[in-house]
Amino acid sequence: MIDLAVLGLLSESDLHGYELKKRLREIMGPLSSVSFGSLYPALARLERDGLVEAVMLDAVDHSSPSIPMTGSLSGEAAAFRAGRLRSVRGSRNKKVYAISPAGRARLGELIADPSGDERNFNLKLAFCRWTEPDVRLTLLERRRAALVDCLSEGRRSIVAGSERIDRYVRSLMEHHTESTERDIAWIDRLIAAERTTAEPMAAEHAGPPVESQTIGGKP
Amino acid sequence: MIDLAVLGLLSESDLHGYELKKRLREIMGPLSSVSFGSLYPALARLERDGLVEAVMLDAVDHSSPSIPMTGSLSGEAAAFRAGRLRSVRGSRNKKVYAISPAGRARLGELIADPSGDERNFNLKLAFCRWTEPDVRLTLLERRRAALVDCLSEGRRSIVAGSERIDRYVRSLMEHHTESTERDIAWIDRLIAAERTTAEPMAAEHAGPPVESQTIGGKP
DNA sequence: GTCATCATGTAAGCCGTTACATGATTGC
DNA sequence: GCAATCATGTAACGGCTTACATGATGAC
Repeated sequence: MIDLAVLGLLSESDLHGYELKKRLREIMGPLSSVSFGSLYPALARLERDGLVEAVMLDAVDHSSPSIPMTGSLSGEAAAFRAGRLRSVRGSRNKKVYAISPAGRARLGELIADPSGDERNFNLKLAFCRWTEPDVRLTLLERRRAALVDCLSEGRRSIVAGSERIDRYVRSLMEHHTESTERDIAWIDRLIAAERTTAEPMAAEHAGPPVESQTIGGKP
Repeated sequence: MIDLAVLGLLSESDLHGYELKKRLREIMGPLSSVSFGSLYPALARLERDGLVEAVMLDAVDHSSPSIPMTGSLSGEAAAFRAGRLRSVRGSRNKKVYAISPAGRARLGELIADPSGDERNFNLKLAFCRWTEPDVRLTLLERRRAALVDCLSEGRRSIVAGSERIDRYVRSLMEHHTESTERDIAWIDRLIAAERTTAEPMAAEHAGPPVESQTIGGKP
């Protein structure tokens, strides 16, 4: 999960740990954000595995400002090498990470991997622009199916426990049901957008669209 | 968290582990439910701490069908002792748990405790009928405040990252914002219901209602 | 000069999951 | 008799949080 988040953010720009954490809060919300205690070890592990590369920025000899280097660094690190950015705020002792080709491949795997959906869907969606269109569609449809399941199970629970449940539980369940319906509608909009964006030629080997399966208004 | 769920469910009726797990799925949804691997140890711990009491039902000598016993057991166990329920489905080797007075007190503490809101709000709400009305109101208002925070932080993120974020992240953030607005409206309905239910006399020492703080339609 | 923020890490421990092990009961 | 479900547990392991430890920089 943390790998997904880190690789996804580094796909867009090179970042150091502290900034990474701020971005993490932005996209994951204050709740369910990660702490430094897990972020830094994760970065170390990703570096060890060759999925990210780190450049230490400290009191640098910024001689030769235009080295091509390995070519995999861009964004902040490149800007730094180019001579800009040094005064932005204490550019000492910051370890700027960049995603490697292997890291990009891993990100693709993580987004395509169906296990750990549910928990990580939001993150996968946030970074799905780095995957192929068909992976995106699959992700969205898998999510839709899960939500439909969740919805019907929720309704079943309300019926099954109708005598037992008090007004608080009832309100909770009803609210949850409505939220899930809205989530499904949202996913449907994303799916529709995805289909119109994709080249129409690819439509034939994508199979017929899922049965429209009305999710219904308030019962 | 698991303590909260277990004590809450046992407040309503005596249950054995397996049934407890099913109820857990009902109220917490299929996602974020607990597994046997954590449920059974938790039950053992709660029993050790005197928060629940267990009655083993196995191939029983059900002599003397009307013992008063300790008096703390009710529901399924009582029904069993009364001679009903034995044929409902293999009543052998089931360990039926009942909440103790200490357990009820602990449940009250867990619901009132502000830490671990966010993660456990739904569970707290589900079982808040076992607490005092003022605890319920405090819980709801704490939640409302958290959601308002979340909302404003979300909006700030959208503005702050407006250039950086792609359409997937944008859609995610907008959907999240809308969901949060709906959550707040829902909480407001619960708060309103709570206030009208509470005896009007108590209104004076509850302080003035929170500033109405419009959460706004689509910006 | 001191405080808030930026910045990076380590260590202990909680909480929960997965996988394993076992056995009774019911329906076919 | 065999599979599915009911029912209870244990053991290993993983991921993330909390708390701790450290130090630079910038604002006032």
